[in-house]
Amino acid sequence: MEPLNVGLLLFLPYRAMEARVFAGLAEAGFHDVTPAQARVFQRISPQGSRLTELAAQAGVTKQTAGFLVDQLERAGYVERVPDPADGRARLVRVAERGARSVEASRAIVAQVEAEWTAHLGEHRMVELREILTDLREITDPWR
Amino acid sequence: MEPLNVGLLLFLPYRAMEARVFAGLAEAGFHDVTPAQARVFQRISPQGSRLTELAAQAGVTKQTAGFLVDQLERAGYVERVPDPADGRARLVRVAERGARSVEASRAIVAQVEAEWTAHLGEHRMVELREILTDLREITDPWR
DNA sequence: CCAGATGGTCAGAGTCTCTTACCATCACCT
DNA sequence: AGGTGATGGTAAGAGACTCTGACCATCTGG
Repeated sequence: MEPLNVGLLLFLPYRAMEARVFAGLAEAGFHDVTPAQARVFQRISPQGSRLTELAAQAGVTKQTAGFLVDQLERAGYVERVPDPADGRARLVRVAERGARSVEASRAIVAQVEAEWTAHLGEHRMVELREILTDLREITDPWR
Repeated sequence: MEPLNVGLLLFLPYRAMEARVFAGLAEAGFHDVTPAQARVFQRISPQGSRLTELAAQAGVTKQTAGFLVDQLERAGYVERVPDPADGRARLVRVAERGARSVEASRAIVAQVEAEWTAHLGEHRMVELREILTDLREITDPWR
């Protein structure tokens, strides 16, 4: 039995986590959010982010990011406000409903992480996080 | 600075690996393969796999899997043969061009893993693989 | 003030994925 | 044998996601 490549080994738990979060969000009343929207939403900074920032970090074009932010805005998860520092730009900010969904997903993530910790043991879970954080330095173009 | 959730930490290197593999495949002459096709292709077993198996393991419906296998077949990456054990089923097998693309991607994966090992150190790279393999037990429904 | 860079939108197309519905074959039971 | 439900697979249609190309408005630096 050949060992799986690390890419697939990373993907499997990622997908499991994502599935759990979306199932939990739907259960909590957030039925309309999609994975693609969430991948953009997740990267909105507390002060608000520009569309091009979100696009770069989510790894999509600015048109795609705009498309997804439009949907998030219509559904009440985010709002757009003018950027005081640049007349061309607008800042995408988490709106009230978005903040509630963040709370809900935070709880689900904590639950799943607890299950993983129970399986791996405290020590290896910490180690996993450390290694992944370290790996981020060479796999995440945005710091 | 709040720590990123483990889901995102898993996703970042996964995406980086995927991007490298597709860039390398394109460079090696395999321009037409898409990520969605690859996620199905990757799960074809050496003896051939049924469509429903591929669908389940890739986490898509059988219609989607069929759609992707059609494309892979037209492009010469896979072939379908009757399943001798079941008249309803056909086995999807890696065809000659598919085998060559596997070789190409194996080389790219090895290269990326070598870079990760250089960054993390041998020990942590081994550890990462072990932890992820262990985690697979509770995050991969297909063993 | 001008030229190029940057933030963003519009239009159109291609890809991916799902739901619903359906057909053929198989396994099992009587 | 015959029938019933499960399983392998396909068809049609719609929605979601993403891209390329073209464009406009504003900013920045000379």
